[in-house]
Amino acid sequence: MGKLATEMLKGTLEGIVLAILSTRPAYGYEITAWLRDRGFADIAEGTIYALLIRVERHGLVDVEKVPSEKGPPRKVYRLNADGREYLDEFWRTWGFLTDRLEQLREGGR
Amino acid sequence: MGKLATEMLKGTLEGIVLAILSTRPAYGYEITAWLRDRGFADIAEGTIYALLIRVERHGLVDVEKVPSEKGPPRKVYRLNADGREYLDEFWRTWGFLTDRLEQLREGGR
DNA sequence: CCAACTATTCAGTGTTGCCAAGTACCGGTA
DNA sequence: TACCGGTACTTGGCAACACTGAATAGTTGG
Repeated sequence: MGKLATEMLKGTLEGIVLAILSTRPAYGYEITAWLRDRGFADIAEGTIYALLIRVERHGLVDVEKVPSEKGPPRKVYRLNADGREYLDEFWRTWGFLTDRLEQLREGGR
Repeated sequence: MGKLATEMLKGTLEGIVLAILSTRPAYGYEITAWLRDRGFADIAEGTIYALLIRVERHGLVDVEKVPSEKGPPRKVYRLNADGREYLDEFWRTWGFLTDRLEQLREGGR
């Protein structure tokens, strides 16, 4: 989607990934593929891995190394209590932002 | 709103300001005040000015220096044709993002 | 004259996502 | 066996953006 989307993703991509993890545990390669399927065609692989390491460092997820049948071991991430709290906060902030922008968008016509 | 909002604003703040400018010309100080009124309480002054200089450099706005009755001259920004096009693109990207997040939000309950 | 408000600029910082390359493990095929 | 493609993760360097804090400057009122 281009450079515009890149900047817009900053801050939201983290929420997106945490939201995915809130429905089920997952690992990096899986998440990347999932996102590509849903239209986030050009999200760089490295981005997701870096993001996962970051949220782990922030203590929002727990990690478990699981052997794979078809490659190196997977790092499976699971949202923990702190992560859920953070995700709630994310949705609140997101809601605030969408409200403002919705008003602006309507005002603009 | 804290650090979360700061990151989420990246990329969208530009759209917000351009959306404001699409309804009428305005200058930095005015825009900052307007945003503060609408709940963007802690947007730094310097941020808006830097953003305005950026969009000017990108050729999305035209500028006119207008004397003020109560202070130094104002730099009044006006959205031009390229700016409108860019704003359209912004709304498309924003729409895409809100759609995905809405789905995720619903899926998360 | 100085304090307060109006109005803009600028240098330095941290966070984020992107890019590109590299490592490593596995199965199938020539 | 040797190689290739798919799986899976890591890393270093880069650019863009918003924030911080301080500086500059014009105007009005006490």
